[in-house]
Amino acid sequence: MEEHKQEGKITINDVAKAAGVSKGTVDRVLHDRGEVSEKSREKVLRVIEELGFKPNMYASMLASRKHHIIQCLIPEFFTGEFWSLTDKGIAEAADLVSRYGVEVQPVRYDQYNIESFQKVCEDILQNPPSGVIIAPMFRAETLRFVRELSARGIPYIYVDSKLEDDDYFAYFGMPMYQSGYLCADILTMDQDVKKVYLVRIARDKKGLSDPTLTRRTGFLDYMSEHYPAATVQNVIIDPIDAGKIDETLDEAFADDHQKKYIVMLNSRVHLVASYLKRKNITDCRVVGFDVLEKNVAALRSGQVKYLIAQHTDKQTVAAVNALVDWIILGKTVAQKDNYTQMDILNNLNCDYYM
Amino acid sequence: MEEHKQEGKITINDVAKAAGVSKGTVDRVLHDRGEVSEKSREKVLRVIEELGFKPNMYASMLASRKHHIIQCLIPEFFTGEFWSLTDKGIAEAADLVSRYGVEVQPVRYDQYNIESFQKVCEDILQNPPSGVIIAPMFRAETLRFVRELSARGIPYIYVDSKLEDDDYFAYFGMPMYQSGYLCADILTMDQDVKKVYLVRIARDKKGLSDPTLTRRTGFLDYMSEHYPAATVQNVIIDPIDAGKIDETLDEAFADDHQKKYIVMLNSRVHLVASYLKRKNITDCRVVGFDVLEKNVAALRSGQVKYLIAQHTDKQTVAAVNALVDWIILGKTVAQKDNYTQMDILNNLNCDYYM
DNA sequence: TCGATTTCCGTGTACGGTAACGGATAAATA
DNA sequence: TATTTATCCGTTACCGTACACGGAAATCGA
Repeated sequence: MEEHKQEGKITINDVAKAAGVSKGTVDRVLHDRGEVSEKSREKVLRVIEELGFKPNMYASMLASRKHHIIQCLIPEFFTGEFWSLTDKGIAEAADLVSRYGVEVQPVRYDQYNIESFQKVCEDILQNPPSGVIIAPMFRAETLRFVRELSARGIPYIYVDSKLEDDDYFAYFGMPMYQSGYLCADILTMDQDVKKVYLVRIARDKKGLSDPTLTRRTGFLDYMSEHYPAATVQNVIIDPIDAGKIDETLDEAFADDHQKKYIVMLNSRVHLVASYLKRKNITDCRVVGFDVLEKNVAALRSGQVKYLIAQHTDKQTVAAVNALVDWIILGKTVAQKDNYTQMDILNNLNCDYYM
Repeated sequence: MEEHKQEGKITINDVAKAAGVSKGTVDRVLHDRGEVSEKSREKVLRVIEELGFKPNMYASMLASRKHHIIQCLIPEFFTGEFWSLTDKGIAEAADLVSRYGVEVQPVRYDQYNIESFQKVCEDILQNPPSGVIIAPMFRAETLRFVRELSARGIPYIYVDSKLEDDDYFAYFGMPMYQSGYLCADILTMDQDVKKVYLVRIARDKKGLSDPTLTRRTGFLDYMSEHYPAATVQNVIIDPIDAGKIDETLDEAFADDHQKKYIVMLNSRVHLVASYLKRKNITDCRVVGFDVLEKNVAALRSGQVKYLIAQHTDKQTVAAVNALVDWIILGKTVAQKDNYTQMDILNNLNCDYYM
């Protein structure tokens, strides 16, 4: 492996000499630490400009020996569930930026328990990190939390979905409306569709931020634009009870002997898939979201035809990088809202997705 | 922005103390510089493992004061063509790793002129970089070149496609066979397909590496497995002459009044698209590859239904990162062959692809 | 006017590595 | 046994920046 010597690099000493001051003074100017006469200051700044001095980041990081912590606020989860991919992203990001002396910590809370969320928020504010990444679940609480962060000048990034505040440093996530629209396109696929089943889960939503609502709008818009005659039948299932799912779906499909078009707009399409498997139903086209292990398994074994997915791991990595760029290099993110790509997966390309 | 002091970080001195040697010895072990007894070596390695020592790359870069150059060998191109995305990746990677004092340089050659390729290879060997990334076009020449690189211990990574040598450091690219297979699936999409048109371009292939051959195999395998009765009609067009394209395609489609299934297995599907637009033909389903500007335009305006794409920019970034990890941190790549995902694009999700 | 501040600035050391240098010890040779 | 040679390893001088410390000069107050 060949190496090239760093050619004539300007150091802080060169600047000091050229400006007729000591490196201490140059450093004070560089960091606006005061205690420098206006005259020296100007002289130093001029010399820096003339020589094109750029501080050596390695030396700087080494000498300052600070390290930064970025905390990622995501719900607890079991292996293979939706958030595991995000979690994988956190780990990956942690590994990547550890070289910069930046630590990335996951902070988990129970998404069904608002107190647990409040608790972790408090903890974070107790000993504030350099930046926060947050997947919002509880709207009001999250807004209160980020207001605190703003007040303390701590940048935060939304991932997965974002809330209606304006102080966030950036957002990385899927365009929800369009994902619903696309989903309808994939589901119907130019075919002669008379009826689609929109399977939803019963969920007591009190103050929960539910981005899939936007997605549903996109889906329904597509349907009414392209298939105005088709009916969209809502089917509400209870995710807890498999027996009840069978009952509900049996009833919904009772009179329908045609090819069935079934869609779920959240990550739980595997529930439908396992129903279909149990009942050995094959004449249907099922589309869902997100690459949970169970969903991918259903893709492979054929119950689910397509999954629309996003690389939540990559999103997280991007979010962390954006924060690091800002915190260490003072570089702002190119664009605040980053709508990441929607991936269309079937059994042929899902193996290459990871 | 808060800062945290680096808590108990393991340094080379800690390792030295724990292993009962001097940091000089630890450094020799770290860099395989020899002059260390097997006993000390093992001891040091064990301690490193136990303590989880990770060299501070800032200190390392500062002390070693060298800078590295990575050169990327890709064909010349016009804006919007296939290689522009790769080129974008090079720029992005260059920006990312500049923090490490690593420079990334594109090196371009004329893909229709073997001498120009030989010329840049010579130039590179004249003043060898720390690593090379190469998109192989001329098989024999490339093999000769990489053999030279191997001999000099310079790691090289293939992107886009790879050749049948074994010394490459890594490969980042699409699984070509599977991409053809997937393409057929997307093209036929469960429908009653009797005939597909496989449009190809006339190309004098002498020693050219043509990865789309593998893709074609995948495509044809899918067809014979799923649509054994369907015919695949090859249509050879001349990319230079639009008038001739019209003629050829007119003739090919002359007797066919059904919905037409058309596919191109390289990035030139926009040629077919513009023919269809000129002739105002709409009853067809066209699938192609790669996100050239023209292809995406055809996707938006409807002549092309699906594009199968890969993030060649991301591939390049990954390749550069892999080299940097190796060159600077001595970290080998997790897996040698990295088959990146195949993206399915239509007019609804293509906007979010960049 | 003279000590007390305040303002400004140079010096020195630490940061965690790298690598040249030369010394000590053991092995090989005469 | 004396001497060369090879092997192994500790010492030390950096790398470029950050920042504490203390001193000199300038300003101030009475």
